[in-house]
Amino acid sequence: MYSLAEENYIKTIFHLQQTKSGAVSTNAIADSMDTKASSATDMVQKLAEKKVLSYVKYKGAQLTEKGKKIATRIVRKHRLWEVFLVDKLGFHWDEVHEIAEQLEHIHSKELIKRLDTFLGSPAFDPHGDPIPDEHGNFIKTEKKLLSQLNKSQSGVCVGVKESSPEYLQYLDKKNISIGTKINVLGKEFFDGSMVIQVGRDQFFVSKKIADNLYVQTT
Amino acid sequence: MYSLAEENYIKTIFHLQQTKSGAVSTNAIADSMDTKASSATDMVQKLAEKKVLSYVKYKGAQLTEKGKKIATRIVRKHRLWEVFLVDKLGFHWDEVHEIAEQLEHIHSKELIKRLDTFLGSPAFDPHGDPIPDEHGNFIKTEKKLLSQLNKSQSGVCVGVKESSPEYLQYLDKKNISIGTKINVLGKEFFDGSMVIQVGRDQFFVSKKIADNLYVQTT
DNA sequence: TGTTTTTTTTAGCCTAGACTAAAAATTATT
DNA sequence: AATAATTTTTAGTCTAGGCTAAAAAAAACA
Repeated sequence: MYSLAEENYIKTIFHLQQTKSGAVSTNAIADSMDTKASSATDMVQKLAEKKVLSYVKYKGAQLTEKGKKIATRIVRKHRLWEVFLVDKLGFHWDEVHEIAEQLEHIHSKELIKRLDTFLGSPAFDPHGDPIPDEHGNFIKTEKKLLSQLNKSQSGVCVGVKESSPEYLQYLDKKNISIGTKINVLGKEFFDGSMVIQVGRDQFFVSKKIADNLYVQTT
Repeated sequence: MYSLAEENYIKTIFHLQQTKSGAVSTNAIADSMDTKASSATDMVQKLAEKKVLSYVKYKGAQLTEKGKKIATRIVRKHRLWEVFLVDKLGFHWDEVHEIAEQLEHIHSKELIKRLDTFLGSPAFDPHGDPIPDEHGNFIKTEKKLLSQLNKSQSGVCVGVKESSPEYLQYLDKKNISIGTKINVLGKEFFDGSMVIQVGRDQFFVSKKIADNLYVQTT
């Protein structure tokens, strides 16, 4: 059994090594956990002893298979709880992250099994992220960032990269959610901004907006 | 916001002062929490500073109004989650206590509000214990212990005092659950044992069994 | 009432995790 | 290649919550 702190480190390292390849630095860990590098070093050393990750001084950490398994189990719980909060309790997709951060640490294999069944074994969470199955297998989706599309291409929103309330609320205001079709009407190469069409509305989006929305092109 | 340890102490003290009147001793707290009296003393002193309880050296602790409010909020959460686990996830009533012990510490007012609505604002948990409303008000039921009944009296099972899996499984085997009618056919005054009727079955129960079952007499 | 037993508290120590400041290693820059 | 800048680790502290053993108070008993 792993402590709350340990689980949070494992999860963070897992997410960091999804985006960047190679070992993740103690500084990167500390940054994304709002703590100090020295604390991250301590914990990484402890987790290395427990064979959850491999660690080379000054070179960073990398989860072992064991570590990845632990991480995906936490991710699975997090995302299943998010589905519960949205589908069953009627929360909005921008409200569920913090609560799921707490719920993901509840320890009970049976609970998750039953929750999964209760929810109809969903494959994606409310933000479009895939939910690992009980063996830790993800469905990998072919998704691009909206910013990677060009003029007169189109795609369907399948998820968000950034899931801060501010960003999700912006998307809501523009009536963009999972499944929404988006047409790129124009793209400015100077700053990466775009003019897009959503339903009957046409509007301008900055590169920052377009950089955080995943779309599936057909 | 209170830590996990603090919440557990508050809850325990609350339950202890439900049964015994007056201040609860640090030893009693330590016993029912599987810890040492010295640890209980430390925590009680800390909670006294936070005005959660009043504490007189060598005399024991008593929750303040503030403390009781915190406690009933935790009890409310515990019992609502138990209803969720049984009614929605199909757990058996003897399996839910440990999981609810974890879930009761999730912090989110909105979550509990929505969970309550989702469950249809239940008044009792699966063990027959009343669920406090959002203001901390309990429905008080007129319940007796089965052991307090006499020969040829009868009652309806409304809850259990002890909720260990062993005890609950015993009740299951005998087909006793919330709502089951029980007739006392005989009572032995020497050892408090009884012969009772449940449905078409008649059998012997020890005092220990009868001491842990709440019944409502009509 | 004085003495013994039991209960409760205090004092001092331990571990997990966090922090600061200093030291060491690595990377970047002339 | 030598030095400067940055990153990372180490050493030493701190707090929350535990613990043990000893001291102190309360309760029980003679």
